[in-house]
Amino acid sequence: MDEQIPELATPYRFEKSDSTASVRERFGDIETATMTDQRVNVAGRVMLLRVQGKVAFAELRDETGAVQLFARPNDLNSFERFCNLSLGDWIGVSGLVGKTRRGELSIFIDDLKVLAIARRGFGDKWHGITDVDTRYRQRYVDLWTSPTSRNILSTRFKVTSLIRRFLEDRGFVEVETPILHPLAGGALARPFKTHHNALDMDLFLRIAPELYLKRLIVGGFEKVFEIGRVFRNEGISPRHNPEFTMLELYEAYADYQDIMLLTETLISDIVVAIHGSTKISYQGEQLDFSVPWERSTLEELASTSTGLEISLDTPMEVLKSYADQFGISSEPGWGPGKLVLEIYEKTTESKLWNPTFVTDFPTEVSPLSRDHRTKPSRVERFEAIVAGRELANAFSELVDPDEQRARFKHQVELGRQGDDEAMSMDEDYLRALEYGMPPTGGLGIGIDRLIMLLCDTSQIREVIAFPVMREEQR
RNA sequence: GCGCCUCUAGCUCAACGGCAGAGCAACGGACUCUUAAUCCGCAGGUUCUGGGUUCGAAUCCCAGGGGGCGCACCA
Repeated sequence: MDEQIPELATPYRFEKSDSTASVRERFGDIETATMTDQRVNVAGRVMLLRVQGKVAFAELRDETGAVQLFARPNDLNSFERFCNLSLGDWIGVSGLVGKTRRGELSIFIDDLKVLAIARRGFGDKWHGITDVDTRYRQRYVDLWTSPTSRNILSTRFKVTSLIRRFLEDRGFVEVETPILHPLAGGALARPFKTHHNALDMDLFLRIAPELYLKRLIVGGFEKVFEIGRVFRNEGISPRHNPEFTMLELYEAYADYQDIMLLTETLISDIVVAIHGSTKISYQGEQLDFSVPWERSTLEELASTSTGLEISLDTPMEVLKSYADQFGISSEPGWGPGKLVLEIYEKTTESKLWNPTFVTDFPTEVSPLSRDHRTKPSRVERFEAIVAGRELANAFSELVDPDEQRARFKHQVELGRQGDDEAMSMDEDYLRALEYGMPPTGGLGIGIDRLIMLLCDTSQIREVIAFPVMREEQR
């Protein structure tokens, strides 16, 4: 079936019996300088080749690892071809497993099929490619030449799978909501704009799935989540890619305290699944994800950190003078809530190392969160801060359409004053709330940031297979 | 968007005002148990681009482009 008659033709399929890892697992223990009678078929890329006259060695690498191939002209008719392989060629081989005199587990091959040739070289076999630009543009090479790149991405893909399993085990349903939005709502950010020709209508790439997920709650789905790409038209930096992945989930009948429990359990479970412990090292320091995480209000944390009394009840003039003191240039529309938030972000957030729930944000800066049940001017909202950065944002959802309308109005006013990240009035969302939304807790987690923590990298582009790059100059 | 750094062979890097080089890869050859195999040979360049200074520029200066880092914005 898969005979190779024409010289340049390569087969359409190859029947693998083993991965390199399963060869290692099955035969790793055999004695040095012995042969088994066990035949294996493996496939992958030739990453090293050592031809030594009448005997040749190659390192065959696949998704799971690598194994040595051993070839001799007596055993292998196409020995000549084997010796002429290029680094990077894809081959499928068959042979008996044994160990060489030096104790290296090897496949003593008697059949070779060239599955694909590498017309381009793989770079320095020791250094691989280190040019960062080339690495990201040509990930397909980078994944073969830098093991950490492969590990990071494979961790990433594993984590999203773990999240799905965790949430599905708890009765959450994975849903999909629109990416093309007539209004870019659900977060404070500048959107990408696009256009639908047939409808002659401007659309925005979503900056958050939030408002549609909550419409699903109104529609009767009680526990929903979406892991999806969101798009924000902002600068690119080591921590920002214009498209990134968010997990958002909404649970009817839950409040932000319930969501806090869910969040710390979810994250610490993932940390344990990946690292085998709740304690991991990040950028040279230890992070401890063991539950329960610290819980403190934003005002308490800001006050402790600055040694000043920072609260919504602090007189405006005093807050403004503190802001000045910390180099924050306050703007006309800012009330006490915005000032307190800015002071907290400037002075406190980056100092919070171990996972901390920062709670009870000012209503003024939380247009979609429900008023705190006992504290006026505050909402039932928390952010989870890890290693000085926001990992999660969550709240008891605002379900009152009148209050939501008032919050949107305030946003529209901010927009009029020049805040180009302010939200718009979303009449359809308000209509949904008017039909009645049950008490609901919601959560958003930046998946890329989570992977950065798990993989001990400070570069968001390391955790994205194909980060946004400027157009390549040719 | 602003500041600083950087760009040399396919890859990793030298040369830092005086003839552009090495290792790996490629190509030709030797080699029957290697481990980044080794050895011999051969080839490889608009030194990111364009100006300028200089007897002479990869090197110094200016402008542009790519990339990195920091700041700002944000998740």
